[in-house]
Amino acid sequence: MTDSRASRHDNRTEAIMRAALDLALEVGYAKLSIEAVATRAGVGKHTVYRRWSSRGLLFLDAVLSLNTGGLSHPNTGDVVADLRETMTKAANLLGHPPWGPLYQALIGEAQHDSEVAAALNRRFIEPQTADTLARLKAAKDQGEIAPDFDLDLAFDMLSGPLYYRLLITQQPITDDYIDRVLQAVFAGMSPKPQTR
Amino acid sequence: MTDSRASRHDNRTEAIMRAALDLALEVGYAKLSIEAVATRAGVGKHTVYRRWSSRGLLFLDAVLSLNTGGLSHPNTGDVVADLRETMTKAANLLGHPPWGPLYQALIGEAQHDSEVAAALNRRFIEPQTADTLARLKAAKDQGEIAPDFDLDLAFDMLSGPLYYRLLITQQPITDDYIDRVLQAVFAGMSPKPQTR
DNA sequence: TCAATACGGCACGTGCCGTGCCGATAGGGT
DNA sequence: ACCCTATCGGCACGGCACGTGCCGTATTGA
Repeated sequence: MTDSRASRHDNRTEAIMRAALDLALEVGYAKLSIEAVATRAGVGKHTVYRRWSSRGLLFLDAVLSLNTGGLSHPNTGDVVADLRETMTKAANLLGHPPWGPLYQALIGEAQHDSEVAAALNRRFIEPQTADTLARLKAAKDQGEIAPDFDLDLAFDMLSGPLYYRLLITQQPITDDYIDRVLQAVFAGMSPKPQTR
Repeated sequence: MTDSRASRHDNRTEAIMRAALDLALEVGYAKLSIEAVATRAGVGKHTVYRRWSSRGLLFLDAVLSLNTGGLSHPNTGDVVADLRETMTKAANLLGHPPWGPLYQALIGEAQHDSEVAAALNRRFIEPQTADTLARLKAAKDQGEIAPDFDLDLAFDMLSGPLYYRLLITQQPITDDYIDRVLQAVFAGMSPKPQTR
């Protein structure tokens, strides 16, 4: 078989990424050394450097390799419910161990390494954003939301608060919090001053 | 004078922080070494380690020492205008060189070092948040916003999108963007479908 | 004048960096 | 069945920054 060459290559690549993830979870990304990753993976350092030019890019690949299922939006006709489902799923993945700390460290590294920042945007943020915007666009086409609804801004106002909690205050992102954000965006902060 | 001891001490402290900021701007925080900071400040390494237990905490102090004027909210009776002024000022400071990259690196470091994260929250984020919430509370007391307006959520929805742009997409935070965020929070995403 | 404290300079052992070199190994081409 | 070549693991290297000792000095308050 002519793929033996490639599969052999891929086996090492996966072993290295797995070792990187394991070590990152054990000692934290800050103390992660390529030397330790290579040893853990049973591999020479060259084999790592031949594939990744920096620790950050290796870590990016390793973390993104976990995005198995993907986080695409359903379309049940109820845009708020669909968003809630995806946001809840994302928050439970990215806001809790084991992926939470990894994702957090990845964004932290992106603040120091513009190459990582660019790759993270291109390979994860932008596709994810595009999917959400497509769902919002569908809701607008279906008349579920107003024509003058600013979809891009809505996306920022849905994502921003979650990232703020994840990266700054480090408060937990509960289902209730997601509900409140959704309601604020789609119903307003003071929905029709209720008679009480 | 009995303060000679203290002033001498403070002089070195300030020299070290200034050297750290200079070097961070020159080579980037990622390549900032305590060794280089000490040399630049004309100081022994001990003198640095005696004051700060880690590079991150030194950098935190250095960056926060720039917060000279502070960012407190005026109260002109128009809460949206007051928020806009403070947010614009903050965005111009924290979103542009030289403070932008420094602040960004500081938050990045906070993702790797929980001590830095805690100190950043306690010494900058929380006071800043409290000031904004106080301004919002005043607006509620003055009847400018509805009694059922969720102030904490409003703060998150104002701050979140700005941090999202600063840390994730790295898009510029323009005055127009701030206006759109303010309008979305205070008037809703689809304010009373206007007759046009 | 004297004791105490903080200092700058220097050197040390350690850990990891990124890069060479080597001999071994495993596939693919013929 | 053969060799050729790319890739591999292992090892060693120089370099850098870490954090910590030690030493002689300077500044300060008693």
